[in-house]
Amino acid sequence: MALTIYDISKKAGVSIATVSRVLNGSDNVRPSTRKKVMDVIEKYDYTPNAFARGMGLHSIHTIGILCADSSDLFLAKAVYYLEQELQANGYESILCCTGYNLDAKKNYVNLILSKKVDGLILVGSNFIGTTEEENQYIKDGSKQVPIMLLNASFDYPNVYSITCDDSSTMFAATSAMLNAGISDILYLYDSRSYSGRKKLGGFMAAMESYHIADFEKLIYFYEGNNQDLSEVENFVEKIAKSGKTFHGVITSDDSLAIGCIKYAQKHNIRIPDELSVIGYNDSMLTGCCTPELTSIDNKLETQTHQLVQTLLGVLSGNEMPKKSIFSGKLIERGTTRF
Amino acid sequence: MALTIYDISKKAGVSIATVSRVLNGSDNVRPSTRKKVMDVIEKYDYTPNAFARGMGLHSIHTIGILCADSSDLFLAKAVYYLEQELQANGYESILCCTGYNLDAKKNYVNLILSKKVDGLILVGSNFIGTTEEENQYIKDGSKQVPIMLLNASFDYPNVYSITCDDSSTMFAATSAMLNAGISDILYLYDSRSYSGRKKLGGFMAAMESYHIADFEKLIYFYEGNNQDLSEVENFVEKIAKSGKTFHGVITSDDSLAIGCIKYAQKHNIRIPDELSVIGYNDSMLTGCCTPELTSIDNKLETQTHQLVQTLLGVLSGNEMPKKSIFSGKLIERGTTRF
DNA sequence: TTGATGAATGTAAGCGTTTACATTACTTAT
DNA sequence: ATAAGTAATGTAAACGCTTACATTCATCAA
Repeated sequence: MALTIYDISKKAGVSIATVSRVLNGSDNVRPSTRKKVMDVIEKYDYTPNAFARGMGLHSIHTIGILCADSSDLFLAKAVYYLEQELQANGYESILCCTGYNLDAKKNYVNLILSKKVDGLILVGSNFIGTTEEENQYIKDGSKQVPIMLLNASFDYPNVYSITCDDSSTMFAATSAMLNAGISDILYLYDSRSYSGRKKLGGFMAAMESYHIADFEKLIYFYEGNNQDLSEVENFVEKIAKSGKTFHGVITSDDSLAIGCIKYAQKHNIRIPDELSVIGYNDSMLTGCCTPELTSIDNKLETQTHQLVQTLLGVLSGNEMPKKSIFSGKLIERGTTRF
Repeated sequence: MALTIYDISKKAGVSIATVSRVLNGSDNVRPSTRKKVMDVIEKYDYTPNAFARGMGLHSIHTIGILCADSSDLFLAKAVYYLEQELQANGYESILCCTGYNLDAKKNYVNLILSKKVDGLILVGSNFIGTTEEENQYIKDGSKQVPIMLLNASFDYPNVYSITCDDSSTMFAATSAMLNAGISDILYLYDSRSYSGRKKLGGFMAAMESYHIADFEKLIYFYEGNNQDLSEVENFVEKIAKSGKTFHGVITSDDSLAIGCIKYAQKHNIRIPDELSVIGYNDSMLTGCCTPELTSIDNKLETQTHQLVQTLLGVLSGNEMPKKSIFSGKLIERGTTRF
């Protein structure tokens, strides 16, 4: 059996209250006593039981992170930044990978709340604002703890949203391509998420403002695995074979853009002379191909930083902005020439 | 204040023991009673407090996962598989990203053990078997719970290792390249981990068995960020500029291989005619470049599956293999022609 | 009808902390 | 030297569960 606070108190010749005070850094304890206790703690390598601690404290400086798929390049990075930032601020985090199934997600919310976390961060929550079910568990959850949305937005008490202005960034990127004289643009997206909708909206708005006819016919939803680049390539191949022609491609994620580049290279379509490509997320994939991929940096690190700061503010009882919106930026590389 | 088991028992007109039994699926409760209680639980959306639960139970079906950097392509995938597999078996997991700092890691081990996890999984633990400090915290930890090592190996009671035979796989891959008549091979590695040493060992053994002279001069340790492909490219460029020539490259990770390919493309070195490249991990990066990257599949999914099964076996009190070793496989693609 | 038996349910102790409140030990001013 | 005031420490209740053990209830054989 592991040591308890009683064992320590006995060995140190003080009461458990004193040990607890030492443990929690209370200032009302004489330096000599503190040392005496610390020595025993270190000697026996004692660690307080977290459950008992949680019972007493009602909170234990822990934030729950819910993430659909931590193996996705973008989400993995988001999770990593979040964990680092939370740790740096003295918070622990517990991560659950929910997958994309809605029921599973709901269960996870309950599960993680039963751990009495101080807050909940949702990363890559696809259906926010789309389905009533998803909205519902956010509403329910927010009654217990503040909920932080990364890359998503939802208007509700105790729910805070951190986003990039995907819409205008995508508008700008599309406009840049249009300005370069390319108007037959294939738009490929892989997610109907909040940010996915924003991106698509920005694209459409740009196309409309340039009075491009029938551009909707070149908008495609890719439902496959975006980590399987051959599958993406085949998807593009099929589009091309169906008779659609395009001299530009804009995608909601770098992986899709890479798939297009693979398609182009296979058919000796020169990039960017014959085909311009813009990805999204500015991931490490941008550096994988030749020429390197033009992409959109949505300031993930800045976003995660702001998210944690906002959360900490809320937990300290401060009034914090309900929405923080950052500006994305087109990073021009070799797959475009604007 | 959230509802407690008392509230539920009162509303259902039973004792807390009965509510607890319903909650824990005990069979000694009349179906009608069970339903009565369940109805109340659902009506009020009651979730038992996990801390209190943990106190009573002394274990709560949770496994701790320690991972250096969850944004690394390989580690992220490992973590994802592990979480999925654990979930499928009714275990929850808590993940901590430790970074590569040794002190931090040690703290995390304590922290996670204080949560009274049933087991500990170490992913990407670089220094196992190298530094006495790292060994020590594994030894200490293993006294409390079984420790599972993914892609690493350490001989100690209550420590279980799941690995791929990186050494012989690398031996085979190197031999394949040598057989193809390429003997000036650049070996690039980015980690001094257990598996990193194995890989290097396999490479060296193959070079020696083919009596290649001075091959050590083409072995390089890359200390930079392996997610920054330009940095890798520059690293290779420097090697080339220093006068070293090579017609083959073998790396410990796909990202390094991609960096080499970028270097080659920049200098119009034809792949695979003038330069053959083999990566490691068979990640999604293999599909990013043209031609696609030949790589080594180290059966990550199989490994994680075996790891979880072994862990569950141990927790059930069964005798389980202390080491499980799988065979890697060279996946030939366009960057080699053997 | 009664007693024995076993199933269903209840009671209360215990898990390892935190912390309000009570007590004791020290200072300092007189 | 003593009283008042403050700092340090101790005592014990509370946190919300699980579960051993006690009790009650239902069933069935005699």
